[in-house]
Amino acid sequence: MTNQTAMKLLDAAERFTQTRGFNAFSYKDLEKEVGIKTASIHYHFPTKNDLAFHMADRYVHSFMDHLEHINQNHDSGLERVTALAEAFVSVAKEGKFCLCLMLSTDCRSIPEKAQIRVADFFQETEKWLEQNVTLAQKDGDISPELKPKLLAAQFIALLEGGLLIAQARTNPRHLRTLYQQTMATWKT
Amino acid sequence: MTNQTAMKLLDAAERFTQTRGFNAFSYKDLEKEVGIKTASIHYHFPTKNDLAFHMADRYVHSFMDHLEHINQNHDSGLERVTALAEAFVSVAKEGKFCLCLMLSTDCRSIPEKAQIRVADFFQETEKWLEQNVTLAQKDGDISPELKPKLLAAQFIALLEGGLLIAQARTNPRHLRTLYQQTMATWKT
DNA sequence: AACAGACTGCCTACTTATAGGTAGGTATTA
DNA sequence: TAATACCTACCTATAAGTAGGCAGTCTGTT
Repeated sequence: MTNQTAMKLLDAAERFTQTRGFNAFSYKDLEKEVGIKTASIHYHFPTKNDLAFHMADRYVHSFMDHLEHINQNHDSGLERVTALAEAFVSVAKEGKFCLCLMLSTDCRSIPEKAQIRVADFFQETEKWLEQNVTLAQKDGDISPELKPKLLAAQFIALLEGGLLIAQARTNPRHLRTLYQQTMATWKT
Repeated sequence: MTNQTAMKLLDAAERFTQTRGFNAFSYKDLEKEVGIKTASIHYHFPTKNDLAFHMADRYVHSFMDHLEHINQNHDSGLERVTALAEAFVSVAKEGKFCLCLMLSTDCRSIPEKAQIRVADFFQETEKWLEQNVTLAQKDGDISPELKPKLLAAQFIALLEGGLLIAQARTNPRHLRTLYQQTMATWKT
């Protein structure tokens, strides 16, 4: 999956899914967007299930890469967690949802292989958060009394839930306020 | 909207939306479920947009009634908040999502009237939470140092996000663990 | 009390648009 | 010369929605 056209198709599919949902766009929509006929799209992704899997797979991988990238560009745990939260804020500002949020709600209509990737996403992100909360505690940026595992589980739920509510209210700023005020309570 | 058949249709539509999403069921599905022909369904709800609005409207009203019911059956703020959280756990156990969670993600394909109801849902629930957090602080069940408004915004995001993640992991127990551990940190 | 007509709630039959997907052909490139 | 990446043309299923009919019920008038 390094093909030029296939990538454009995944880009478009991803954007449609993040704005409308997986069941709310068709191959015809991709045709208009990418500029190749629906029959040609089937050449790259024989079924929509194939598309769902490759889209989920690519998204989760690139998200994991992004987490790695954050680690390389920030040394402090608190900065890293903030960078993740800001990634969610960016998504909100673009009028999008997290892809895995969308695929979770569509779990009855996507293949199991894709569902597993979505589950991976939450597990890996939570693990990453836990590690960086622990690091921030070593730095003295987060109270040592708070449990890293719980904080991680709370924060990913806060980000996903906050993103959802921000979009429902068409107020992307809500998410930033929410996460910043939340992180402020973590300090010693 | 007190009609017998219309109520059955809304029940079915609600269940489909909470499990699959609004774009993932058709009037044909309702026909199989309720036992009247699709043409007859159009008699009750001329368009699917009408169905979306009445479904959202009824759900939000009955949810508000449920919050009122909780207030009447529990005197303590902490018990009331717990009762709300348990309502979300029930939804998770049934393999469902919150209807407003689903309609938020489908916001591009539902009428504006329905979107407004969804936004109302989050605002009203947050307001109710804030009131009961304040009450719980008066009872000495929640630390007076925590800000009720922030706690309310955090908790509704936690419930929605936690519900989503619990379903993505097909582990409904995750939500209860999460909210219980979170509430445990509120104590004085 | 009896009847006309309107209303309710359902039906069969249909339309138009779109969905996902297939068959088979063609130009370009390796 | 075979694989790649696209095309036209087509298929079948299903989507939302409409037209018009019909049995049963409710209601106002004589």
